[in-house]
Amino acid sequence: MVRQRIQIKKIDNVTARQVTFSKRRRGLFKKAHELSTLCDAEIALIVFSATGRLFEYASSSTRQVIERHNLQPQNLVQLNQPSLELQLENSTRAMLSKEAEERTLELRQLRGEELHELGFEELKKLEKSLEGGLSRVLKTKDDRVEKEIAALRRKDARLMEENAWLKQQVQMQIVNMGQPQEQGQSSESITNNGSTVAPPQDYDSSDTSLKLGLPYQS
Amino acid sequence: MVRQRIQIKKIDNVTARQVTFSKRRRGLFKKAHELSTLCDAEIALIVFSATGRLFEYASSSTRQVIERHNLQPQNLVQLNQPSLELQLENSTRAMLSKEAEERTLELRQLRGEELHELGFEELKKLEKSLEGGLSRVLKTKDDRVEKEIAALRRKDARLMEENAWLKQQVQMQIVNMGQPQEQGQSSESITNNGSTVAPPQDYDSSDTSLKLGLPYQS
DNA sequence: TACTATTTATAAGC
DNA sequence: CGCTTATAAATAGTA
Repeated sequence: MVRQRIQIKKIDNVTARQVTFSKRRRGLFKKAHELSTLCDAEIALIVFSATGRLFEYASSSTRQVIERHNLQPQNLVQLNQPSLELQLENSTRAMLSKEAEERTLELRQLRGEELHELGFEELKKLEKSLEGGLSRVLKTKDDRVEKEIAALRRKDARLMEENAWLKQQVQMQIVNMGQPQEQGQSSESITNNGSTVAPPQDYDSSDTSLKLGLPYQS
Repeated sequence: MVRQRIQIKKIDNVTARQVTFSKRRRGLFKKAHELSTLCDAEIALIVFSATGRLFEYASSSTRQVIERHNLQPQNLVQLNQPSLELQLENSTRAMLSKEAEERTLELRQLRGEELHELGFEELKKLEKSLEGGLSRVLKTKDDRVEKEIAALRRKDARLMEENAWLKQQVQMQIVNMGQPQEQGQSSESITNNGSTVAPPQDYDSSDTSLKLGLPYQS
């Protein structure tokens, strides 16, 4: 539903954006398919997510539709004499280089390095972006720390319990030693003695080792 | 649909088919545009009607999206293995595209968007980088503000000075008016009168107008 | 084209 | 991811 009308502008919240992307992408593909079926149209739909993942739909095949698209007069690549592929390669490479350059500049600006040509409004935007990124990074870091601490606390509690139990066992052992062992009972089986304490759980069945920043933890 | 549900199969009636094609095509393009805007996706949509007419939508440009589509590993045109140059081009392109991808990820992480696979140490590094960038951006912004304020103050001071001088002139004029002008002295030359105050400088020889973020100030 | 009666799509919440 | 629900948007049939 739409519990509420939304504005058609970039969704800020990352999670919400991904969810919306999935839903609307499916809806869009469905509509494309319906149009091609109902009206006998040939359709290709190419979608790159913000993360760079490719999704595509084609009534026949994407390649085929692209070929047909290339045949259109206005798209007729006026490439003839010089190796057609080479020209394509060149333009592709140029595009990639340009993209890479733009991203490099963006990165440098986010690092505060290439600010001289920015206007005040752009600086404010940069600042906001950095603050947003920083707060999300901090939150992620904090979440991770809290999770690890909680895990350590749990392990700690279990160890203390085990410890207490072991102490008790040792106590009992000492008491037993006071009188001679009558049946050559092995020390291993002593934990099955008349103790009223339950045996310890398997402490290491869940992995509670410190995961913080150890690059290749299991 | 609507007055009645319809089946998703080719519409027999030609007129109805054309009408539906128009309506649904518009709807589809709108949805494609919304998806690209909302979710920051790059989209190309190519539609050939049953009559062979081409309709297309692209968030950037169809050509660009097709190029990007061609870059996808699975679509890497395995055009003839010959041509040594082409192979070189391919590897170059692969490198460039890998670089671009890495930078994209870096950018997204700086925006706090793709943090899940980062370790604690990497998060700390990111945080530091963001703090550094933020502080530099803030400093740049502050510097600019201070500079502008200083410029305004200077201009302000000069204006006050001019103001005072003008007031003085007016005073003198009033005084002069008290007695008849003896030599038909023009009002223009009055500033060369016996005043002890220096004439004002040309205030606008240096541009001290507010530059802060006003996109198109004169 | 314009108008609705309906069907679909989907935002928000779990 | 998938389900639910209430509401916005798309649209089939009609004029």
